[in-house]
Amino acid sequence: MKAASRERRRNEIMDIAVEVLAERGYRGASMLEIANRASASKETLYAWFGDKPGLFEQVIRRNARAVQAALAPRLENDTTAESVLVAFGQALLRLLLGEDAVAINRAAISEAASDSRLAQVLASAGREATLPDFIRFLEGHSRNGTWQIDTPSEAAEDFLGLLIGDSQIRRLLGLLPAPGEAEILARANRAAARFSRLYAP
Amino acid sequence: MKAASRERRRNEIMDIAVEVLAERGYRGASMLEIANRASASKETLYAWFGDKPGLFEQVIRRNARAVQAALAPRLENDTTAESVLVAFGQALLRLLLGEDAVAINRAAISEAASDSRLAQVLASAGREATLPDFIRFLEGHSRNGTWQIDTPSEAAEDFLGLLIGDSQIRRLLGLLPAPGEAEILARANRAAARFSRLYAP
DNA sequence: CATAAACCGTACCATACGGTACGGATAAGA
DNA sequence: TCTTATCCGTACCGTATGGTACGGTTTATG
Repeated sequence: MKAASRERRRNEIMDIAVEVLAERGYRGASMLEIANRASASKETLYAWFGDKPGLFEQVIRRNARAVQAALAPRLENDTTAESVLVAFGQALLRLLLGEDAVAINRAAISEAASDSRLAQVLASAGREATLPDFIRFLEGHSRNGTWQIDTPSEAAEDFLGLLIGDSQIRRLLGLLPAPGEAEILARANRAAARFSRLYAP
Repeated sequence: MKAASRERRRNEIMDIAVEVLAERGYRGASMLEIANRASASKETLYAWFGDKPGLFEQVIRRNARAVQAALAPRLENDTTAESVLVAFGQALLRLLLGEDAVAINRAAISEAASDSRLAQVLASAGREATLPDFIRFLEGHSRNGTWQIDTPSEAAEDFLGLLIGDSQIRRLLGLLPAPGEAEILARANRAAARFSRLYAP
């Protein structure tokens, strides 16, 4: 009964770490404030997570697992290729433009100049874990003739570019609010339609 | 003879500010180090730029002017529409993925959580200054039949998405080096080709 | 050449943060 | 109920930063 409780506590603390991160940014998120809000002690934070980068590395890994779990199922082909594309696009936009991902990406970017540790973790647990699945999905539909694709990796980039555009950057800059469900659907639909036109046989 | 000299000195200091920014990130770029490298005194920095955000606000404005000056001429139609698109794309990629812009965008993103002042300046002097020109360019070629475009603003986003993809984010995360001229040309060509296919009459 | 302004180098102050140490409370286990 | 390990709250230390003050020196101006 103890391991489960510790795991819950760990998650509580990481939830609060993301919360503080979103409010104050990476440098501004002090270990003291995280400890206080979590009714934990600094010593516990350091005992469990090593140091400040260590804490946020764990936060990033946990987030990446959630992303992977939300995206992978969307790529299982049970309906139209284009509808899978739309569903995948929606899920990706929801995650990428949501508060947590924005806070995490801001943190990784903030530190990238002097230390790319967080960025490395973000990339290897995020993009590099999901993109191959998506590319395989495109390859499948290239072989079966849905689309005519020469280089699936480039096609994947095209779709992501059409889907996301510069909304992620503007979101990171704090110039856009988190999009509503309607806007997400519209963007995903548009991107899928453009993609289908681009790679029509 | 004094005004010109002061202006040169100002630019020297801002050059060094960008340099330090690129090495240490926004929080890590201390006013002391900037002053020391510039053989200036902290007091002069504060006298000229107000405070730390003020200094980097000036840096951003200067960079935005350079960007605008580099991009606007590309849109003057003297050759093929597609070749203008390629040239514009090349120039944009060079600027957006270059060291200075990366450092500046990182800074604005770092502070966005707690203070969007830098981001506001970056947006209003950057994107909002150049995008309208590009949209007008697309409108012109929509009227004259080169492309069939319903909503020029969306078409502009499509081109930028195809052009940039996720390379800007990966660059900000420190996962990609600055691209060489060959790669820039290739990306611009690809994006222009895709765009032409997408909006062919 | 003399005078005044601008600027450099240094010292200084208050503040905040990361990280460590320690005593007391609390909850699990025998 | 007693014991032991865990965790909370607080205090503490060294360091670094933004911002200000000031004497001395260089540079422009008359």
